Amino acid sequence: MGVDDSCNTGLVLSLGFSSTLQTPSKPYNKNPSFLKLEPNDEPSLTLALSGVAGGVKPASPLSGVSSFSSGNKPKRERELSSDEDEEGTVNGRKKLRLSKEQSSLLEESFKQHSTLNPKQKQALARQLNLKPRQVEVWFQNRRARTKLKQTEVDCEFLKKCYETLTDENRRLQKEVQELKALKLAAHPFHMQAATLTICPSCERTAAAGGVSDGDGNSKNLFSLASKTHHFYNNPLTNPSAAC
DNA sequence: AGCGTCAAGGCGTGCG
DNA sequence: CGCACGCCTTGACGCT
Repeated sequence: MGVDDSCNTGLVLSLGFSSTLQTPSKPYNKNPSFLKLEPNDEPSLTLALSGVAGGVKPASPLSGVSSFSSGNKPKRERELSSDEDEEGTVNGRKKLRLSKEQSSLLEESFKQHSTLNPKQKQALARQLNLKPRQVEVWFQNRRARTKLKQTEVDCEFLKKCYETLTDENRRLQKEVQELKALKLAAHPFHMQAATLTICPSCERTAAAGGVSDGDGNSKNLFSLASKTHHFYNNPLTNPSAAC
């Protein structure tokens, strides 16, 4: 889905990602849709509490499961986000691990809207028994992950475009050579003055240097050249159309 | 030990 | 000016 979508966006190869990768510089309520959730864009519900086999923590699901501070929990489950409070945490930066339930709820919420307004944040924090700041951070990191993923998809897409264009270029070079040979065969004596150029706008072969002054032979040549370039109108082979 | 993941810190920026 | 955000980085942790 991702790649196809990119194709349909009309992303222009030479101009970077502007059409697909909108840089999310606006606040949440301005462009809520820049981050598309890919179907396979799994949140990485890490096995939560590692100390426990299987990572499943019994007891209260959302009530501070992973994080928070009970004395006998593994040290990584201690809370102390940012602030001072907590007892045991020596200044150290904790490592809060969100529980499966917390993660999945956050994920659900993220699917509905990738950004939060203050009220939503508060509500979610209450619901998850987390600090609003933690919810905010989670969303920020989640957006970053999504963007990274999208960047990777776009990168793959551009690689394919590059390969297509490279092939196309090779083909065209070859064709130019053939046309030159053809022209040489038709006008062996004028070859020094004759040069084939390709009009960048119409992509057709034209003569430069005054080879032919309008006689029939040269016209035949040009029509032949034009014929050989019909693929430019073919959406399947036109690189820009493919991209 | 090295690496990947992820929550959180810090900083710059745009906007009302 | 404060707020929310994005981006980059840091540090804790798990895995191999």
